Amino acid sequence: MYMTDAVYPSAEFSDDELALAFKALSNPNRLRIYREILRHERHDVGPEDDAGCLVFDFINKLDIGAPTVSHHVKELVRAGLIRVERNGKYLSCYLNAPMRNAMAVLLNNV
Amino acid sequence: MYMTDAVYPSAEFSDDELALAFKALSNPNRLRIYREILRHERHDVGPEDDAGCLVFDFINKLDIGAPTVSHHVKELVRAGLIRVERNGKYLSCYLNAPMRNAMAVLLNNV
DNA sequence: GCTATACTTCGATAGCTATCGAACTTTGTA
DNA sequence: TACAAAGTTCGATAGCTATCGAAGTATAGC
Repeated sequence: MYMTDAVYPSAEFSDDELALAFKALSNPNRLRIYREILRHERHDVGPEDDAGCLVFDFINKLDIGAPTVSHHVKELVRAGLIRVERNGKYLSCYLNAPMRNAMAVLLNNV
Repeated sequence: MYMTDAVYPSAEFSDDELALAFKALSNPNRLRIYREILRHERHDVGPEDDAGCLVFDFINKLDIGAPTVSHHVKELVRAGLIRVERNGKYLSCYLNAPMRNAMAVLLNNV
């Protein structure tokens, strides 16, 4: 479908890569982190005043320790679901759209 | 705390239930089985002549043994992703739409 | 009833993973 | 410089899981 190609840039991922992405969402705490990043992306804040979605907040709001949060964030990065950027003292998380699109396409159709 | 409670839309399934569904797709062979069931559903065959998507085919086409396929199908059922129905000698797999929708909504937005 | 087919169950195992506390590094600030 | 805050790395562990072969069950057809 031509519309699908327009909306979803043709990012091809293998079964193994997609399975890795789904695996990254298979832990409830990691899923919460990812949803929060998604939610943050939607309420698109201007790039100037947007500090991104902070690892700091995950550490303080989830009922797990900092080492575990650090591990989860790295897993999300490794799976290609998000990317991470240092802003001074804090670490910001940003959505990696192609992988999100690939998963959505898989579930929605195509 | 916003990250641990169900403040999100699509409250149809909990974080734990959704994480379980994603976990079910975290194995490449299980992902292949699910994609095949999705694909079968799309080419909507008439309910009369449709035998469904057969476990038999998974056993023959994937490079894993019958016990492992059986295990994978059960995991997909347990995760609420598919349901299963016996048709004489064969076992047919059918998509469970609500869970597919919940995952799609999570990824697409809303 | 007998046989073949289509799974399923069992028991085992190698490998992975979520989590922790302790110790470390990096950055901002006084 | 010194201190605190933010995050990482390390080492350990309990628990899970993908896979197998062997044996068991259910169904169809003869």
